[in-house]
Amino acid sequence: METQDLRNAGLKVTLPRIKILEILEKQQDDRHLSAEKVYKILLSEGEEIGLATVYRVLTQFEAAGLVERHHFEGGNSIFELNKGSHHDHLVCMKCGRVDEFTDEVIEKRQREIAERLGYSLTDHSLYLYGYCADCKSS
Amino acid sequence: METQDLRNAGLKVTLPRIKILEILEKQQDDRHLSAEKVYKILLSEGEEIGLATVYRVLTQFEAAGLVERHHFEGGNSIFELNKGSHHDHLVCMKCGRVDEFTDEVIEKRQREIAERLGYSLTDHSLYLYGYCADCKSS
DNA sequence: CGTGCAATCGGTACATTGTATCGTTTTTTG
DNA sequence: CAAAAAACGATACAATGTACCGATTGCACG
Repeated sequence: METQDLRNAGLKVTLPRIKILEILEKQQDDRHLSAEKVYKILLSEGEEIGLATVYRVLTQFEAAGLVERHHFEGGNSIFELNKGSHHDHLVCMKCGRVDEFTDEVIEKRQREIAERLGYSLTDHSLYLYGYCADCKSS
Repeated sequence: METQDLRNAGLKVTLPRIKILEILEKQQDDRHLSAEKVYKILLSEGEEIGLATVYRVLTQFEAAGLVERHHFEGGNSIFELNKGSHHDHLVCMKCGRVDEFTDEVIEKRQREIAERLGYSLTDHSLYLYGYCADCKSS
């Protein structure tokens, strides 16, 4: 139940938050949505929710750890429901498809590099850009 | 000589392009500049060059392969004179300091992952975010 | 060296993405 | 169920970058 998810995250239960969380959970094929996209889906479902609220709610979700915010090429932010496990992204430059992967070797090297240069690591982003199997051939 | 660099890149030699290239080459400590920053340096040197021109020239430089454009967290673009060799970035979230590194192990894993998922890789970006040695303690 | 044309420039209006404000509405709490 | 606190929606605003346009400049050619 979304209601409980929201309470657990320390957020009050309101209609916009429930609706937005539902939309994020409903995505099967591509779980990576822009705020604008979420807003359009809300409109298409007949919900009267402002764009400002979408941004606010997504930012709150991010702070609460429910979603992750990514900065793909092109500048605009993309939100993704947090599945718990960390992962990085492979993005197809042609069709926009996004695949996910994790690699413990890379994770480990990153930590070592940060330590060697005296940094305490808080976050990282790794994006691989290319052409997916389908787009490669065509 | 900057003049020759511009010609080699297939660009006409104009005062703004020479000045901007000079500024990029002059950076010793932090070679990562925003368009806004370049513009401010130009102003401080008494040059009458418009912000629009700075953006245009930097975009042309990117297309010509003279500079690389990065999208750090926060959304705005950062430009860096291309040294030829590939490298990734460590960014301090507090003071904005940027360190560079390369790691062949990570590079290799990336290629393997892309291949395993059927992608042909064209590009990648790896950013580590954290607090540098100076900001960590304070 | 002029000179003419194409490329480029500078200023500014505009586009896009996201944030702050504020009066109104909804949720929670007692 | 009522009052207080939080959240909402609309919109104005901020930040970053792009498009347009008349004025200027670089460069090829004589």
